[in-house]
Amino acid sequence: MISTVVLSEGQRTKANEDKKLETMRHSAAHVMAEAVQSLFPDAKFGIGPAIKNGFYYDFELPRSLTPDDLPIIEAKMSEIIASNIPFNRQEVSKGEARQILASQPYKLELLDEIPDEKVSLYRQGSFVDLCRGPHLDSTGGIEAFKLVSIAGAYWRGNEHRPMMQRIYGVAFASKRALAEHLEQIEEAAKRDHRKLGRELDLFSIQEEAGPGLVFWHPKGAVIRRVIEDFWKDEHVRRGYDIVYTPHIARLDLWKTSGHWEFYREHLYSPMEVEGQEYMIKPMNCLGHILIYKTRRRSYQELPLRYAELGTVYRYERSGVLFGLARVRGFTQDDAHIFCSFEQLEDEVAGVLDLALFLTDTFGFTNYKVLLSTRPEKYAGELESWEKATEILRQALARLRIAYEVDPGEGVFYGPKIDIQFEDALGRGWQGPTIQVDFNLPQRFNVTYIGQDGREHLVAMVHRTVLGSMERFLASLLEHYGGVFPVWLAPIQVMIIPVADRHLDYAHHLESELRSEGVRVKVDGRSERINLKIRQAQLDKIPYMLVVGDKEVAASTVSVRLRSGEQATSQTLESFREGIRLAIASKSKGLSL
RNA sequence: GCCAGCGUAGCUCAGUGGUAGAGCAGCGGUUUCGUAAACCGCUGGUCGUCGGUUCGACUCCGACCGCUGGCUCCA
Repeated sequence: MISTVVLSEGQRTKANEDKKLETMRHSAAHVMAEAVQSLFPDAKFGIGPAIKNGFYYDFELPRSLTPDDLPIIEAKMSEIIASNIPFNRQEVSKGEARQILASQPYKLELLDEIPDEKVSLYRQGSFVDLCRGPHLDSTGGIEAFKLVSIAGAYWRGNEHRPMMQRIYGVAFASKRALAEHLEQIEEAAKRDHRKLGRELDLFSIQEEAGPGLVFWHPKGAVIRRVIEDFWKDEHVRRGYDIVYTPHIARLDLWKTSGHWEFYREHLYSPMEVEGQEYMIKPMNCLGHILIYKTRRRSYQELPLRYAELGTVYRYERSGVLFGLARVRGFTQDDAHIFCSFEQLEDEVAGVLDLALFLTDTFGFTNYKVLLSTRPEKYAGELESWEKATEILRQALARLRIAYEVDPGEGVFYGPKIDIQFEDALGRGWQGPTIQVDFNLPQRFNVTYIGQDGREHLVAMVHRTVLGSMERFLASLLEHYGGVFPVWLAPIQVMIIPVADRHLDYAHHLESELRSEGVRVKVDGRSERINLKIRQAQLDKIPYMLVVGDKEVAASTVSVRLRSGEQATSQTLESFREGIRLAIASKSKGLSL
């Protein structure tokens, strides 16, 4: 989409600064390359672009780098920066460039792919690079940088090409900005869902059981149950039917669907049952199709929306597993909508509305909406692809949702809309997804009888509005840093008796609140209240009720909020009503 | 799967070619206490697994398993 954008003065300045920063980061990559070249004269160079917050450069070196190499390279870079060497641009013919870069096979490969006859080289000191530029005037312009990590990276992102060594660095316009960035990273690490999951006793993944398989502990399970209950209610309200389908089914089903053919590498091996091959499901769609197909469907029944919290198992390569965000067994908040082509736009809009409603209710604010279009390998007619993609666009436009187009990233069976959440470190994880499917209705002959009395293929939409329970919990945890709003908190109230003689009263309060559906516990240990309060704080429990002689005498509770806010004295009735409201309204605050 | 790093008590971490330590947690006791850590004591580890080198390995080497950071992948 091309549009003319008029920038304000402020935006222009900002854009200008971003550009400068990017140039500086790119120049830092060249300086790093020079430093590496001085340490490894035989180094072969790949590419070295500026990226978010910094830069990287890919090298082929005679030995593996270790973290100990980074300070050495940094020191060399600092020397180069201190000597303030100019960056010289030089335009040459491709032939000349070939001679100059004769010892650099990767550069020659890049050179071959440049259509122009003239190319530009950049030189600083002893280092020459094929590069479009621009660069700083000289190396002294690099203000603040730090090399942060080493990683393997396939040449040109292709796993069949050699693996190079990539060094990542960060660079900023000032030492202060760099320090702030590094501090931010440290802060983000504290919100890591893997760390919080252990500290708050929400879940575990155990080597004994196998990687990528999640154990939901009682407290994590509470959060999940609350989410699931809310999810079910909201779906029923919006005209979905909740269904359940088996976890294994005959392999033939997945042969018919095409998964066996197209999705093999993610499937677990079939198992044999009485001479028949069965497979554990990687997806829920077939179950829903089978329910749909148990009888003839009339156009009058459509749309049919089958929803299921369906647990699926997919083989993921060991290197890609990541906490709860990328696992081998997970529960999708799945649904499949069977409708006519005419109903498609309304249905997609309905799903978008639901997805954004949930996203908003859970408090997410930073997410990205992506429209993925037709990939190179695709099923179905070109024309239906275009129509469907247009329908997705229309639905997005109708709800005034800003989105980016991700060209060619659609699924082989249809275009899709994805919503991506960011984790604490800014990595994007796909949550909700809405996918139009041209493939399965054909393969399974999923039809309805139209008004014209004829059989028509249904339009099918696969969709999740949270993604999976596992990944969604990960996102929630990082979003809230473990400090869940009251309605989601595993324990909502901790009652803290001052001394043993207040235990009876504490248990009385407990049963009063519990009968109201509040998740409440009494910390009845013979410990000081300082300790109990500290532990309740660390557990991020929203409300602490301290009860001692005064409270027993007056039939009140002393309410302390986890925010550390001053304790207030309230009657039980008033506290109970307050927390009831906070829970029912899914309030993000703690006020009573 | 690939590249690199890491793996010591439930958690956070120290440690050395001569046979393992702290804090927290846990357990026992004392304390009955007013809004973020009372006190005393005790328990706890085949140092990820399996092999090798060595008189001797937690330490050195190799393989495997797992985790972490990336790459690839993610319908």
